[in-house]
Amino acid sequence: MPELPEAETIVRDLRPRLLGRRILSVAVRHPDVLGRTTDPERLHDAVAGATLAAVERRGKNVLLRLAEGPVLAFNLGMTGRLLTSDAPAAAGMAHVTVRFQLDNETELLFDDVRRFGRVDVYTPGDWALRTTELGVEPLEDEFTPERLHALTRTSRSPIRNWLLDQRRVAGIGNIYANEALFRAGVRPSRRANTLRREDTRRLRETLREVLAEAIGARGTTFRDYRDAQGDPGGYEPRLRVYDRAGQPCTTCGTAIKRAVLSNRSAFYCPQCQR
DNA sequence: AACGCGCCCTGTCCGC
DNA sequence: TGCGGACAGGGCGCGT
Repeated sequence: MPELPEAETIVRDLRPRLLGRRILSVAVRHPDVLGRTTDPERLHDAVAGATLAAVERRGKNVLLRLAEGPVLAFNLGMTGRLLTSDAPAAAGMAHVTVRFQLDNETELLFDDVRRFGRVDVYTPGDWALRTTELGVEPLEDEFTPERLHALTRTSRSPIRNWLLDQRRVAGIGNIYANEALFRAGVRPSRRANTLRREDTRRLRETLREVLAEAIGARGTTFRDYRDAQGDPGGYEPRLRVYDRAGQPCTTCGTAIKRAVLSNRSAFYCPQCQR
């Protein structure tokens, strides 16, 4: 997806457009994007007539809180897009899976070519439960150096894989995991429990730095990501390692390497990252 | 019980 | 030009 910075960008874009609006109805074109606990009828019953009271982010999830209680949670998977129909680009969305009719003649569109994305409806209680399954928010104060270090103690996974596990830290995906590891000087294959206190301290810093910079640039468009206006993000030119195999390291000039960890690409500078 | 793997799905790109 | 294979911001369920 859409990782944390992309979800955050979408949330900020959607908030002024959605707050206070009422959902009139929901049309589901591809039921396979609905979570296992819901179906088109249940979704419609839960949200039709409801007022949008808050637009928030949790990890990589975009949350729409309804005044009547239910929480709509969107996970965009790899190719999911969430935009309003008044965006000029909305007309070009060829894979709309779910559309929400609003009370101002516009629609909220959930478009997803690969349909790895999901939309779930939760009761407040169920959402409270679900959110405890997600890890710490990396940009919040609670993400302290001590916390990250303690979390890494018990895992022998390569740190790149470790960072992708949403139950530990929420919102990191493959792009920003690789970028933060580069800046911290840590190899993606390094076992989590071998990181020294100094390594986790730096990694916490670089994670926050990279995520904040990417939010500032409105996210990374590697291929498919679009914001709520349908526009690409601006962070791609600033990537230092991701998808740069064979190209020179921006720090030392050594060729960036690609490795495969758990069937997913990892990129690193063999000179700068130990 | 933590971890890795295969799979879900469509589109694009690259080499032959 | 056509075709097969590899690969893609994610996450779930399974077996070990």
